[in-house]
Amino acid sequence: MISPLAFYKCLSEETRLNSLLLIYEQRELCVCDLTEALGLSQPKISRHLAELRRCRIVIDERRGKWVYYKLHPALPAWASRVLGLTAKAEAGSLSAARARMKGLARDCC
Amino acid sequence: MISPLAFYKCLSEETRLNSLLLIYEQRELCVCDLTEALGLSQPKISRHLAELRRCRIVIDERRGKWVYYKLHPALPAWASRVLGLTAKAEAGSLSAARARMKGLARDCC
DNA sequence: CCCATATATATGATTTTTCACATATGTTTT
DNA sequence: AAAACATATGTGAAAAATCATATATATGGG
Repeated sequence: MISPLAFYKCLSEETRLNSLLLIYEQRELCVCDLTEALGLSQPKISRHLAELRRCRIVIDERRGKWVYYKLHPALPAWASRVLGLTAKAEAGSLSAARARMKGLARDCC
Repeated sequence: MISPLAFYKCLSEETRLNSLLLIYEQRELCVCDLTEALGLSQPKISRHLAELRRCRIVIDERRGKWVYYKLHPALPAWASRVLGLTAKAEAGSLSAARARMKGLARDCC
């Protein structure tokens, strides 16, 4: 079970925070979705997702070529609520990222 | 107005997180309350409170010898709710600190 | 079916940046 | 002068960025 301190350490980095909020909003996303949406390099996204995995905030699941990330099923309720509040507070700032995702081709990348 | 990222950076350090949760619970505390409660040096507490001040999460108010800290009156609602959720999740871990404060002499330090 | 190649993702290794700490010293109030 | 608090400085360690490379899966040609 993740501690508040460890949870906030994960949220205290821009790439991780934005990735996590997008995953929260969209239920699940693959790495290439996030690189497109945030305009960042693949290794950078991948590294930060690994950190979120290590802290058991997200889980990954390979389906074909792609690896999908979603919130960890055992994420404590308080943590989910924090994400919900934050997503609402950030709704505006993430709209550009969401828009870039809408434009993705059918087959992801 | 503080951004979620800046807010979580402040919460991502143990001394700041614990200080802030105690201030949230007790409405207001002076520096010596916190050094007693958390068992940390005065400069260490003071430095982290300065950071919380800089981010407009708390305000300070001098009353005689003591400087009291409380939540910033303009702290966004989402941030207050995050603190509330966290205080509840951490209720157990902070009981020792609370106990040390109960034992304080009348005149604070 | 097998091999070569392309795509998606992960990770090693290195450099750079950030951040917290301790000690010492400065400031304000009584 | 003493008490309560703030800050400056140097230092060390953790964390992030980056490039290169490794792995896993899919697919097309023979």
